[in-house]
Amino acid sequence: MTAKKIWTLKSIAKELGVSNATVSNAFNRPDQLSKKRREEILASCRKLGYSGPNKAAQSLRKGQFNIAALVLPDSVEYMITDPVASSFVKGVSSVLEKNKVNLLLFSGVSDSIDSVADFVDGFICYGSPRNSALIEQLKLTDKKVVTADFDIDRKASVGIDNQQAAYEIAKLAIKTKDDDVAILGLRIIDSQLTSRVYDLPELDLHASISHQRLQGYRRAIAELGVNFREDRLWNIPESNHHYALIAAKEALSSSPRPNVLLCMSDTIALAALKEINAMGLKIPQDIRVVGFDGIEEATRSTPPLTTIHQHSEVKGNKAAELFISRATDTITIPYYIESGKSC
Amino acid sequence: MTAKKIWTLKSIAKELGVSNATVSNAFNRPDQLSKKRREEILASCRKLGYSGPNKAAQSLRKGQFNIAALVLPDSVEYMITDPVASSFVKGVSSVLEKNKVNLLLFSGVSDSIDSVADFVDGFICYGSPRNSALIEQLKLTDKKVVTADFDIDRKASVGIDNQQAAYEIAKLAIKTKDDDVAILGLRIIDSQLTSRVYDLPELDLHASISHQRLQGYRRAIAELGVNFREDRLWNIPESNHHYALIAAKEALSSSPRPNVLLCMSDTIALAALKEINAMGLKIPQDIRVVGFDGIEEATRSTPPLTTIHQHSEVKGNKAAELFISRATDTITIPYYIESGKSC
DNA sequence: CTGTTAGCGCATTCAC
DNA sequence: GTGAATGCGCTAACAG
Repeated sequence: MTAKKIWTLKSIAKELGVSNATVSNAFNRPDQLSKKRREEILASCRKLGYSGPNKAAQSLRKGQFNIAALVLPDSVEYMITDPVASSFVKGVSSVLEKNKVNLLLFSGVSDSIDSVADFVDGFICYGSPRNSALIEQLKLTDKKVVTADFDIDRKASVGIDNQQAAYEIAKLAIKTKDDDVAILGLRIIDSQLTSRVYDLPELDLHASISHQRLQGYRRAIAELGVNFREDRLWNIPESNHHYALIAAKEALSSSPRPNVLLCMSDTIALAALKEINAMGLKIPQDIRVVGFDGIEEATRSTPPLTTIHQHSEVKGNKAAELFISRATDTITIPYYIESGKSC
Repeated sequence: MTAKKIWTLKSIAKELGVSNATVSNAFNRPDQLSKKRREEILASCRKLGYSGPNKAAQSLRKGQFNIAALVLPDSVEYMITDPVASSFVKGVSSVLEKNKVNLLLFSGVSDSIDSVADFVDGFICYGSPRNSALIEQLKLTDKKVVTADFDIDRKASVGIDNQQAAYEIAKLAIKTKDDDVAILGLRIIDSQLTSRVYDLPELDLHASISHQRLQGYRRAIAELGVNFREDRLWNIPESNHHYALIAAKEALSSSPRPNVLLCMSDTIALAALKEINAMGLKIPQDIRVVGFDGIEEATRSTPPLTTIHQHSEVKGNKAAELFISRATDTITIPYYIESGKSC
């Protein structure tokens, strides 16, 4: 058994008795040599087992890598099981795949984008990364940057009108001014704990989608003349069943029991539904619940969830298209209300 | 506003009045120079905005990239929303992140691994890629290869004993020899259609986890003396709700109606549950259903699903550990039966 | 259409 | 500790 020969552009050129420029052109610039010559060379290369110019060297030379880093809000492991994030990734990947750009998953808790900045063409940033230092770095980098569900000055971005959507769904959920409303919020404050929020900090967080949604809820509450008790706002650190269930139990066992639950994600709302069902309460007679996102599981729950459907996959598509086209537009994506049976 | 200076090792060395070897050593080989000198240099670099040697050039030089390609069974967009695959990715990413290795998502329908082979350290392959040409290429590559849920000769791999697991859950689901069993199979044949399977091809597919599970079911069926009708096997091309529902409807409307459904994934089983509930049948009195995988949603269904819990995330951990350690072991991961209420 | 050459940015070796 | 030299594998410009 002989060791497999590892060819390089230079060695294969010598083997074929042509100049290395010719081999390079055969692979990269068809117009630079006759069709016949090119076919011959490519055929010989294939026969010898040379699959083309080394991609790493090519990238170093050209400064183009065909890799997009997808910056997730949190560590990869926390995000990948979130159906909303998954849909977004799906949308991104489908467009990137078509354009032969590879997808690198990048954690939002990384120290610095420097660890990858030298070998990616740019960043697609889904939500505000937990490590806010990354945001500053993204502002400064010369690489392409596209953001989704948040903004960086003068960079391309996609998103929905969170405030308006939250407003609309709240108007649907709240029926009278005597309703007792509780809000199960997502990443309202920078805390890893599930807890009530008594004081909202006046941070940059104002730009976050959670705060926009909160403003939307508040607008509806004010407009309907409901008396919203400020101790009726919960913070849930991650959109997962575990944390959501804790908050839901706390809210549902508070007294008097709220009869309207505004949830900032479907995952949260589904946890609430489960708890409400377990308590033997009737939805929507005893208590009304609305979600946000429009994940698939929400159409299969009992009862099906009334929620904002926000086309996460399309959002991903658009983000990737902006990335590919190097445009710097701000795209607002439409949403619709998924009318379930939960309110 | 002045353009930001882009430093290179060489230019920064000149600026600092030291040799470029010294700068390189300051970043990469602390033992090669005094601590004091090193700190000085690093501090100056930080001040000037040089964040260290260019990663792309470093990689080309060293032949090490700190990127692992995760080869998915199908296109990225099809897989990312599958909760089982997501858990696996989660497990992989958590270990890679700790080792500062980046994760590149690679489609199982790509033409060739050549498009990335030159700039990754190797491949973690989750399930058999739809494009089987990739398997041949993976056999030949000099890069690291770890497989999960299938085998490539003499490469590292992780998985569970699918046959035994399927056998055990089938034994649980089938109560008497007069039971009428239907199997909702996953990727049993190479077809994009949801349909009955009348003839099983004798392909390499024998090595696939689906065929191992099928053998496990068959062993239980034979042992219990059940008369299994060969037209009671369905193929579902992807583990998603849509396809699964089609198969479930077909199976449940066949006559006589089966009273035991062996499902090769939880997603399939959940679709079946939904249909059964919609038909007004009682589980497990009228019909018993078992799944496979142990996804979280299966614990929240009505009724909770009886299934094989297979620690997908741990599987991902192990795969990544094999990758990092360059070991070539075959690891078999334990599973357990999640006793729900569906059988 | 072909061959030569100078880098892309770096790591490593070797003599000093 | 230094500085020069070589090469990782390739592309693009240029002269022929």
